[in-house]
Amino acid sequence: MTILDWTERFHGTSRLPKAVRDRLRTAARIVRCPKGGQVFGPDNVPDSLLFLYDGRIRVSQSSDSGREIVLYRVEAGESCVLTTACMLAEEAYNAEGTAETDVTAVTLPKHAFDRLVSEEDAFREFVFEAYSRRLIDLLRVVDDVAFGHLDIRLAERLLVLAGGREYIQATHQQLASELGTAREVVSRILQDFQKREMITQSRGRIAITDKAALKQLAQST
Amino acid sequence: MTILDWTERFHGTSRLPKAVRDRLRTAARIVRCPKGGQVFGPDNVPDSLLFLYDGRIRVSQSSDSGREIVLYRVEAGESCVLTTACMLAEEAYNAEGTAETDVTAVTLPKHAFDRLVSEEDAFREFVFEAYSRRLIDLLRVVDDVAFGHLDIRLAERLLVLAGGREYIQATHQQLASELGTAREVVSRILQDFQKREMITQSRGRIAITDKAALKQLAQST
DNA sequence: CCGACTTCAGTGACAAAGTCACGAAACCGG
DNA sequence: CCGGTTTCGTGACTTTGTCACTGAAGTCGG
Repeated sequence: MTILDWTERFHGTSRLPKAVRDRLRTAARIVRCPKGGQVFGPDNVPDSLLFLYDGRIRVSQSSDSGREIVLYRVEAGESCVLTTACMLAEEAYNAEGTAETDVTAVTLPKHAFDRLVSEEDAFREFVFEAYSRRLIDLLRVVDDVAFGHLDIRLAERLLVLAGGREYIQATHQQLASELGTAREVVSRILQDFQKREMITQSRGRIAITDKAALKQLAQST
Repeated sequence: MTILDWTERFHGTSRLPKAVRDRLRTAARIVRCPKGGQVFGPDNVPDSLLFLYDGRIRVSQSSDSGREIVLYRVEAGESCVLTTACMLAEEAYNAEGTAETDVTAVTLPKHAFDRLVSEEDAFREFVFEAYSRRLIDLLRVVDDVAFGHLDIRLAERLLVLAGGREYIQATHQQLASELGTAREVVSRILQDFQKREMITQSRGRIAITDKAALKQLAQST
């Protein structure tokens, strides 16, 4: 599969027109990152824009005390604007991107990015929409952390992580890192869920036995 | 003072070049908002970009349960990109902007904004930098709320709000809204500060008596 | 100045969440 | 099967959030 094919398919998913595709084809470079690898982070500051072609990146922020919280996820066809932000701001930040699957991305040098933004309306729309979505995502995180109740947030997250399936492969620590809380707290709440027969637990795995009840809990404002 | 003067001075503060200034002069419109008014909010969704010429806007988010948290402040010469984000995303959001002083702003219709972004490098830089700064601001808020300790955050905020002065004109409720917590919690912590002789309190007013101690507390990671 | 009214702050009891220290159980490689 | 590692459970304690109520400090009309 050539770079051309990649950018073709990438543009297919993000619905960018041919003109943009042509520009990207000449300027873009392909980078890969194995599952579990750090795509970007405090040590690993990127100098290019990042467009995700395949895979999923988890963007999280960690505290000095070792706790962690997931900010959002970047899916295939999306751009990771946080890298841009940090690039431009040149400020210290402690957010990092982790490859949740094997990841293939298209990187675009700043000058090429500038040209595309100025010359291609569709690309510009795409970029601004990406920024907007992330801002909204972060607003949601702030709202959850500042005002949300943990049992509800955990129920929500279990349902999201399960997707269609009826189980989740994750440790209590991983769930705590999703929500920005401590493992013990997750353990307590999960035990409560178990007592109420909404889930059953085994090591590193949670089975949802009463999805309806979980949903009801998750939606109880 | 004419629109031209306003845009002149606005561009002066934000260091935009003449070409941008000319464009703005033709497309921009001046809006005002009295102190305490809502510049934007769930009910009051703007359809234009907002550039703050004079005054200060407090952007905060409120919960269903009546609590509130300040996300950041927009100072003169800055742009409020959150309005843009919400405009583009067309999603429900519960952030609102309140005029902390009498406010004068320049609004720019979307089409004019698009042209400027595509044709003027300096303006594009300005806009992207604004987005980046807000993203970073929100990262900081998330970090504080998720991992920070309230006494430290309150000490920080007291120092910031005091600026150079040795007192702060604010109720406990207002301070609680700054930090996204409850009034009672602020009252408790302030009483502690008072016992430790870092502040003295009177109704709606807090005097800092030991700035050094407050600073030390604020910096104790 | 007085009394009614509003706003602001203090308090105690309790619930929810975070921290710490420790131990038990499940898994893994040899 | 054994020793080491990871994951989970638990109790004690601290911090933070919630609720209901009290009193104190300002405001305003008369």
